[in-house]
Amino acid sequence: MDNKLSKATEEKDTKNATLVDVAKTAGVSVSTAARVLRNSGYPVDQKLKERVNAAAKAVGYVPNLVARRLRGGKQGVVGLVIGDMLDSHYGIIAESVTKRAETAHSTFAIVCNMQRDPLLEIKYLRKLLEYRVDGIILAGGGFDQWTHRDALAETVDELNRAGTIVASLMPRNIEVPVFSADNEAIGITKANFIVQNGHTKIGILLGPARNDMTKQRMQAMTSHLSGYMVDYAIANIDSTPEAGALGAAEMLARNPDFSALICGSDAIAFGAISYLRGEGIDIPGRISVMGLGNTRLATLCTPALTTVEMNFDRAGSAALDFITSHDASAVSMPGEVISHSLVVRDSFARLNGPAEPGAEDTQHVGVTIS
Amino acid sequence: MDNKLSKATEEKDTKNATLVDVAKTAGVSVSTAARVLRNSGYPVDQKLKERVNAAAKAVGYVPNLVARRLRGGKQGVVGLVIGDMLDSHYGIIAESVTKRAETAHSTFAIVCNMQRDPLLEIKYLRKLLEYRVDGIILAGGGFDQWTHRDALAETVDELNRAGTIVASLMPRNIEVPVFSADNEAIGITKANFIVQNGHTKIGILLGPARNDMTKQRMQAMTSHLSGYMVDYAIANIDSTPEAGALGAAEMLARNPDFSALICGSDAIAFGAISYLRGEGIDIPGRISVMGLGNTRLATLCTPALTTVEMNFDRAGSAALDFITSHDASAVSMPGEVISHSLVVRDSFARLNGPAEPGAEDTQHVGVTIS
DNA sequence: GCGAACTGAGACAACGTTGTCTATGCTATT
DNA sequence: AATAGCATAGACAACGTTGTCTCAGTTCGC
Repeated sequence: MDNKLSKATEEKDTKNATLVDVAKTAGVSVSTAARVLRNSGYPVDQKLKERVNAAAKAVGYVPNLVARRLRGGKQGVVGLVIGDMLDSHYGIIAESVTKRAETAHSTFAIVCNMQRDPLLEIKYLRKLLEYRVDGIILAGGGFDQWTHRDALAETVDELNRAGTIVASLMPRNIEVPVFSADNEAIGITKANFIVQNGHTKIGILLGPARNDMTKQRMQAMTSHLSGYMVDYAIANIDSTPEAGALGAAEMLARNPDFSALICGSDAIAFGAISYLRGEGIDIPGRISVMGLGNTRLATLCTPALTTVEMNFDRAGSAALDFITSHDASAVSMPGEVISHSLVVRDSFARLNGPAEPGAEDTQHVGVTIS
Repeated sequence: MDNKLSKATEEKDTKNATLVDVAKTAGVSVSTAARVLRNSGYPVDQKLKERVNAAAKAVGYVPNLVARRLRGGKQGVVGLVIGDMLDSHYGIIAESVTKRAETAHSTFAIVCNMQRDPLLEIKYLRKLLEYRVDGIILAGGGFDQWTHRDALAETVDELNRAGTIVASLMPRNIEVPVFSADNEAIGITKANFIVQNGHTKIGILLGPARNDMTKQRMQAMTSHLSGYMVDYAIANIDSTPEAGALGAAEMLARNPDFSALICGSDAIAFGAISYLRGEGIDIPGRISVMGLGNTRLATLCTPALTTVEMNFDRAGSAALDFITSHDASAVSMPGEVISHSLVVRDSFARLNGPAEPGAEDTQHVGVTIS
């Protein structure tokens, strides 16, 4: 008895007040307190309402979302798992999705950084499952490893069985709705732009070959280019500015006469431009450079990068729509293709053509494709 | 009755199996099933153990951790609220803390992006409170507004009362343990470095004046500089590369003869260097530039930025230590001063001095101060 | 051979919230 | 004036899990 009492008072100090405390303080039943505080349509006497509100404030009541969740219902929280927080590619995804979630879906997005580790991605997913968030947006594509594919598939399956909606912003090797740009179309967009600007000898610096998206873009681009008289050399490197610089150096050493460098990410392009300018090479006068992603780096770069906007805000919004609109018993849905667009800036020039009069200086003049 | 039954079967389809289902299938009590599946030290007959495990697999049992959480205990999850996901200053904090949390504290950090909005910061804090995370690390300093200070203080108070430990990586206007570098010491470090390198005419581009940390650094630096014969001009601008470029332009127009530009962030420094180099100005030959934060931008910059490392990984680690070690009944604790260091790279030169033979090319040669 | 100690399984309450059911007091209608 | 109907508050079960309590069956020691 004594034990129980002391425990009770002890808890009063640390744990926060519950509905029971509020009800007791206000002198009403728990149900009434709940009805007032939940603000449901249920009619409650104005006087009691005030008493309950006052009591809630007095005892410092904070609703326990976990308990609420136990009974079911949406909580207005989605989890977002991104590949690498410092990679601007994922950074812009995190920024787009968190902003969209809050402004357009009155939802809170919590971001998990899987740190390029597929195993950690799964661990985070399990934690999110534990917390019973409404839904999860996967944005960790690019670091898939076959050793963890089954574990990931199983985890996503568990999530679905538990009623957590999962969507992905990138194609993965698992069954999940994908809201992503069409990577093959992007490859073709890039190829067309190269050809239209008269480049016939190009270097291609792509991200790691293990990345499915990279593969899709590359295959589409090269097969499209092969229809024209275009020579190209391809290298797969890490998607970082540092690797981009090294890659550009090697590319230059082996193929000294290419006039355009097509990069698999803005990060690679940034590093490449840094290196090339350091070597005194005029960009885009001597070599035109193109990135991918329209990240922060694209405008930080000098000259500003011509790149591809992948509209992650739209993709994120579509994924959020999917998550909030579908119930646990959602029919499996293939996802949605998000349109992309070419953002033309100063790093890419028409080969041997006359300088365009009044070249676009605007930063977001984009040609929407598909 | 009919209703209830149909509801039950309906739920069977979507919701996942519970312990009750497992127990029923295995023909044991719920307690026994729980004991087997929880793997607690409690002795259970081997035969029953196998039966329960088989049943769990058969019905596809996934533990509902929300229910588990309802009973209390630490969950191994901390929330991190950062100011702006796209600002490299906060990006490096998010990266440092999430990595530290996982590797050194076996804890998961979930990141919330307050999007420069103090009101949103509070909303996120409330969501984290409702989710009952173990602790929260505030890293949204820099966007404080007096209109929301009381609301923030009240929210933090509620958090504490609910047993959620709160720590901050930046000084705020509220009562909370702070794990941060000593901003006055940083100001002095910068001032000393300027003087030691013989610069006597400098420009200073700082972030917004509303930021307390900025103010502290500025006051310490200028009061220290005033002990020497140093002329300086100060401007407060946004902490972005774009503002840095504009700021540098204006600074150059008004004080054409300064030899060093001290910036309040790497972002400002990056933008300033971009602009100055675009104007054909040699960095650091004509103007030396210094940043703050040692973010990704510092090494992306050409030339690489001399900057101040603020050791957010150590600060984050200390904050995580604080959160995990203290219980809800934690004594209020002042926090901890995290040491900073100067990272010398190529963007800052000795004025009128001979070119140092074999200037440091290494990226992380730092002089630890304090 | 009988009681004590022990082993292992089931019953049950509790976590905090919410929806449903019931009970009560009041108004309105015939 | 009496009852039907309505408005509103309280009681209670349920969500799924876990710790504690109880109890039955067994073994061991004296």
